[in-house]
Order: sequence, then structure tokens, then C-alpha cells
Amino acid sequence: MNAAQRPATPTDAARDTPTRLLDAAQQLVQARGYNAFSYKDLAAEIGIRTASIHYHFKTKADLGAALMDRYLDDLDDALTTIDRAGGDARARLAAFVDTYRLTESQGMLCLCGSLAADLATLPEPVGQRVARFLTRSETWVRDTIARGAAAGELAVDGDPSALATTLIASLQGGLLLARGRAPSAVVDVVAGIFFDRVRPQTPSPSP
Amino acid sequence: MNAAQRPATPTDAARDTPTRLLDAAQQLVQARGYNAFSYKDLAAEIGIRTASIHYHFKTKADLGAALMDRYLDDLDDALTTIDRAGGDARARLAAFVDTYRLTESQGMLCLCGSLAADLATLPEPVGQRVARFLTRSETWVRDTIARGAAAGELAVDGDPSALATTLIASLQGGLLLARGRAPSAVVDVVAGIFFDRVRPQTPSPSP
DNA sequence: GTCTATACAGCGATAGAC
DNA sequence: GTCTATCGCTGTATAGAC
Repeated sequence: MNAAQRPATPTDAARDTPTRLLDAAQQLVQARGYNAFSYKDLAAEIGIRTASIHYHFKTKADLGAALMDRYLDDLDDALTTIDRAGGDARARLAAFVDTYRLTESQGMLCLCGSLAADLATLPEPVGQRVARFLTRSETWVRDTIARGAAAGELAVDGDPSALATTLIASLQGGLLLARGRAPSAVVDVVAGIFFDRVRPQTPSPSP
Repeated sequence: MNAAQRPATPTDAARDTPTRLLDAAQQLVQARGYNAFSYKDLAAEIGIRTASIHYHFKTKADLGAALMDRYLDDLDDALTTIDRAGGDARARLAAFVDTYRLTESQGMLCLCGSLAADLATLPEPVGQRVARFLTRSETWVRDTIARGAAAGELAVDGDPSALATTLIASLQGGLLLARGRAPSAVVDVVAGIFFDRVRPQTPSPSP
């Protein structure tokens, strides 16, 4: 769900300009926030002029919406890949948590978390997509917990919906706390607390 | 730890200009972020000109540092008040969680959480104070849990330090998720999950 | 598709009158 | 302590040549 995790990354020169713009913009938003990056930064990064960017993305709002559209697609791809890998519920949840580790190690926020912080100042279409990303993540975690419990794979201690909300909140908040700490320290910690409540089901000893 | 919770709030006109500036700036940062508010917004809010603001805070970096200094003092006051109120560990932790509820109901972030999102673009003195706030909060929660356990007030399920990090992360992240939801929904949820692991100690039945 | 040139609003900040 | 006036810079965005 991050640029670095996206499959099949061609060399810089091989990617087309819109893709290179989205990659650079995503990196900048995750590192600095929506209101702290400019077309000038973007232009410097990929080696064209600011006016040329407007040819690909007419306004900054359009660029922001395209960024979130791609990020939503990346989320869907990541969740589909996890579901198809065929592990049990706990392995799927662990794979989900793993997607946050690279982001933490780079001292960045989730694109969506960064934009959520700037929500009040975002163009409306961008804000809607941010909400959609959070809902979709939360729903997937909740359903994965609930299905794992129903399938007898998971001993769940608490309400799946509340656990899902808390996991997403603690991961997003964890990235906020992580900067200036040892890499992966915070994701590890909050994931540890989460997985204490979502344990592998011990097969009941046969009587 | 928010302006609205600060004791003894005089009427608007009675507060001096630096205080009114800090109040307005804090509200703007919590609602919109550090890079999305300007001296012009501030000037409009309190009815003076932007040039006059520079008399009280020479630069925006100075204003930001003063903002965090006051916020750190407010945190210390809040924690001292909680500690002096004399409740048990669980009541103290509940009082700490409560300080996040008003912020959530206003659709805002914690001042520190908002600034943490913009960390890479902050003047260094401001960033240092943000880190200090997070460390101080986490330390207090950790120590309150550990002391509660040592005093036999609390049955703690997990490592106090990990529980403290997770509580702060889930509260900060919770505020990020909360906008556009029912007030207090997210803080309630993450606090519920937390307090499941920090339970009142049941006195052991006498044998 | 990228360029130069430019428009125009916004920003933080300063000088100096009152 | 607040004002007017102004500076230099950066922001997004557009027009039109190539």
C-alpha cells in the first residue's frame, strides 16, 4: 500500500510522467503533509517545470484525488493478495500489520493518515477518499477477525469491530509517535498488544 | 490540556493579547494544522493587524514554541491535578483519557498530534517540544499503570510500557479517525479495549 | 508534452509613524 | 502596542510558443 511495496517498479526513466509525479507527490505528502509540498518541489524532483505538471493534473486538488484513488487501488490489491495467500486469520492480520512497517522505518505517515491530519483544509473529493480508505481498512480487519473466530481459527477477546478500530487507530497513531525512535519499535509494540487479544485457537484437548 | 479545559478562562476582552493570540493559534493548529494557518487568520480572529502580531511573537517559529510551552505546562497541571485528586490508578487513567473527549467532540486533533503530523516541516524548537509532550504523556501513563499494579489496585495484563505506548497511539490515532463520526465514539472504543487489560484488582477471596 | 513568461494572491517579516 | 506601507518570496494557475 505504499509506493515502495507496489509490484513491478520499473526504473525511474521507464515510468511515465504521471506515474513519476504521483510517486514523488505521495512521498512528499507522507513525509511533509499536503499543505507543505508544492508543484515546485514536484518539478524539482522529476526534472520538469511546474507549468508542465498542470498538463497532467490540472489542479492540486486533481492531483490529490488521483493520489488517493491509486492508494485505494493499492489497498484493494494488498488485501486481495493477502486473502488469496491462503493463510489463517492471524497470518492475514499479521500481513496487514506488516504493510505499516516500511512506512514506519522511513519515518513517514500513511498517506491517508497524513491527509487525515489536514482534513479540514483538503479539497472535498480528497477528503471523501480519505474517509473511504479508513472505512475499508477497518471493515477488512473487523471481518477478518470475525471470520477467524467463526472458523474456529481465532480466540477473540473482545468485539471484532472495536478491536479493528483500535488496531487502525493505534497503527496510525503509532506512525505519529514513531519518528525519532528505533525503526519498527512502535508498530511492533501496538501489534503485540493487539495479537494478545486475537490468539490462535488452541484445539480443545480431546476428552 | 486544551484551551477549553484550562482553568479560569476570563472573557475574551479580559485576556491579554498574547493569550488571545495563543488561544486562537492553538484552535487553528488543532483544526487545520501548522502549515494551514497564517498570521492573517490570527489577525482576523482577534481583530488586530498582522504586523502587530510580530510585536508579541517575533516569528511564527516563536509562536509555535510558545504554543507548545503552554501546552506542556497545561499537561503538567492536568497530570498534577489528577494525581492530587487521590483516586486509584484506574480512576487516574480514566481522567487522563477524558482529556481527549472534548477534543474529539470538536473534530480536532491534539495540538501535539497535529504538530507531529507536520513534524518534518516544523522549526526545530517546536519539534523538540512535541517529542517532549509525547514522552511525558507516555511516561506518566506507564508509571501510573506500574504503580497501580505494585499497589495491588490494578490487575495488569501486559507490559506497562507497551500498554502506555499503545494507549497514547490509539488515542492520537483515534482523533485522526474520529472526524465525521459520532462524538466520543472512537475515544470510548479504544479506551474500552485498554481498560479491559487494566482491570480493578479483585480482592482474593479469603481461604 | 514541455517550455518561457507572466498573472495574481498569499505568505512571513520589517520600517517607521502615531 | 497598534497602525500603514511595503519588501521579497513562494504559491497555484494560465497563455501561448515550440
